Amino acid sequence: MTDILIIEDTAEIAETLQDFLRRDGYTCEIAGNGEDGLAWLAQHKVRLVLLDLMLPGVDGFQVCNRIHREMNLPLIILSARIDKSDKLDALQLGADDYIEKPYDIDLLLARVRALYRRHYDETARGGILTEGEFVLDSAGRTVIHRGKQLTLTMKEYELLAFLIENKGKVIRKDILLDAVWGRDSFSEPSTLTVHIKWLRDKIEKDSKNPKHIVTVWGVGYKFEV
Amino acid sequence: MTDILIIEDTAEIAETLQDFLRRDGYTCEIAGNGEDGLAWLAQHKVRLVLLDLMLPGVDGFQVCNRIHREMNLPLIILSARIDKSDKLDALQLGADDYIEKPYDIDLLLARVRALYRRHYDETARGGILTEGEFVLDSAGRTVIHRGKQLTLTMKEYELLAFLIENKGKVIRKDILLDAVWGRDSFSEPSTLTVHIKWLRDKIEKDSKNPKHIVTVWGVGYKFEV
DNA sequence: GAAAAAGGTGAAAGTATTTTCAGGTTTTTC
DNA sequence: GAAAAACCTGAAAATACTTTCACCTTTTTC
Repeated sequence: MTDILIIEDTAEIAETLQDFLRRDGYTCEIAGNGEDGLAWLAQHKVRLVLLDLMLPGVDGFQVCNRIHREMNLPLIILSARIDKSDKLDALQLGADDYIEKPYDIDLLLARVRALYRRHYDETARGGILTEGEFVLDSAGRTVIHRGKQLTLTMKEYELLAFLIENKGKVIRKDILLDAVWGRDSFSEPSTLTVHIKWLRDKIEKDSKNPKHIVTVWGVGYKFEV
Repeated sequence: MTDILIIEDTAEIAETLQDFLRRDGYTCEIAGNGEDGLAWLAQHKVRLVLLDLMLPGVDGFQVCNRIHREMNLPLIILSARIDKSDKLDALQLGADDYIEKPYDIDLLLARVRALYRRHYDETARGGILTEGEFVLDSAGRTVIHRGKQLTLTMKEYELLAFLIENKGKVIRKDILLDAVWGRDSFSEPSTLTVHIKWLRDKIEKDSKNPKHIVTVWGVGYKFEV
């Protein structure tokens, strides 16, 4: 059983990725092209795939589609292509997430953790994410906190969900903006600050002394149970 | 392999349920109490559980919790209890949905289909639901239709998702109101009509002649691919 | 085929959400 | 411990979403 298979032709990039993923606690294998990747998948159990779309040989989209149809694995696409329709194609062919190159390694790690958790964490299923005193229900954009139901707005919900999916890890502010507002939004950093405030007002007992959404000076925020 | 296990002490109710579920194409077993239910689950493969909270013997919440923790099965709670905190408890203990008695059988069938599909349909995973030319991404409340990305509002998204999860079946208007707006909202029927219109304006090529969201006179609407 | 019922449309009013900004506070740096 | 940087707060403006309503069109009923 390998946690993550990286399908990427540039050895240097693949090895850097492998290095960071291992430091984050995942076991990791590399396949240098689509054929090797599919071959490895046919013979070994793997839990999540990182796939570079621009591969020599077999078309990346085809690999994506086969991984989805034949193994139904959580799959993140990495790609330098700027064409926006590629993202849509990738999602349609079975990818769960799409990260544009050049990507920030912290962003990638945060996304991997979020996707991994959504699939394998026993506390997360059917759109319901449980963490400590929190139960997030994505269907109704509600949070149950200590038996009390709160209604969050869309942005608040996504912010909280992303922080919880990366609980215990500090998430940089630009990565949060990226994850919740999208890479090409031009939101002010203050927008994030304000939403963090709304969230704290809703979920912290004493929002002046937050226990869950903790500020990490100069970096970003961290969720603690 | 049984599709659905009904854990319900009133034989009459259980049999009626079984009857309707079978007509809807699911194989179905009945357990008359929590112990029997857990025993059956320990020995047979089951894909979804319908559980009455008010059982003789073992507490319904405990059964709920064990089914979640030990088998991690999709689980719908049926209950006559009106206490709102019960719903929250049930979700926290691992239920995926909660239906209040007295329930409408069509509502129940629609919810079962939606939950079943979310878990087992190969075209639905990781918050991404694929159906024909449609790719719904619940994370961003977006729909990709013929390669074009549309942004839906929350109500539009939920309406479309529920219709697609029940594709091919006519869904009554009151059940749609129930599913999207909640049982105890007092929305006018016209609210639904208007949202159907917004949706059609977004996803239909010719919204005067809808091909996907079809009106079924006197009943409700049906999604067709 | 007229009347009744059901559904569709467009606009307006009411809410809610999101963003921005100015000024305040806390933390870090030197 | 003063200055700078980072962060927080509250209010206002802008935007988006939801609901309702009056009137119109289509379908069904008799």
